[in-house]
Amino acid sequence: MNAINPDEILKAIAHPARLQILVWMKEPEQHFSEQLHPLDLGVCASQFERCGLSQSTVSTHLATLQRAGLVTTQRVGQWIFYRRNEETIAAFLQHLKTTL
Amino acid sequence: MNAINPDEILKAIAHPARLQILVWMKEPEQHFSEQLHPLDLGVCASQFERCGLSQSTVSTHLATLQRAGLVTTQRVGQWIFYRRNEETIAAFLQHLKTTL
DNA sequence: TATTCATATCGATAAATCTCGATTTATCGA
DNA sequence: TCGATAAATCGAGATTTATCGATATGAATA
Repeated sequence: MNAINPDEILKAIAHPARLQILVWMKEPEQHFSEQLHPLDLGVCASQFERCGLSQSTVSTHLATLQRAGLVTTQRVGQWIFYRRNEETIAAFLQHLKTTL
Repeated sequence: MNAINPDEILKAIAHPARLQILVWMKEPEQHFSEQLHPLDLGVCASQFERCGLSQSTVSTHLATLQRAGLVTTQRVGQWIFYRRNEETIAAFLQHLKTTL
């Protein structure tokens, strides 16, 4: 269920920083090994500021990814951890492959 | 050769009208059977005005698709025919599948 | 050559997106 | 409860994108 919205997903990944974030999240241990929290929880929001944008801008981009259903979040204490939503991503890729 | 530019392609297909045009072009005989010219040539530019936008806007969108390498053009007399660039599209889908 | 037709380009406006710093909200620990 | 930290939201300015009508270009035809 929870049908994907291809148009919204396309707009979401059509921004270099947002696409970069998704790609980074594919291999957390590769790119976020310095994170103090266990990576099983996901990647802490602040980690993504390495893309060179401000905290507020990164937060906006993460919200866009979440609205498109590409990531899920989990609050743990004062931190919020992001993870890829592999189901949505796979469904989108499949849809694009058959549609485009 | 002629490497694809994933960022540019993503921006190109992240607009509903442009995506629609690409999808329409997948089955020309399905959507453009009323075209007077043989569909082997491609789809005549004016055909795409059915998306509800003006001639100049459609022309701009077609140029965007072309710049991204998603379509090729062929001038025949006063008409310009558009065709999908299947190589680029396939390469892009493959890239997205392995990257995203 | 003048006219018509198809398409591209230009110039302008409107709308959407991007980005930031400042502020707010939420949670933690002392 | 207070101060610190993390993240979201707000408000504003800047940039980009979308769109149109008008005009230019290029080719066909009378």
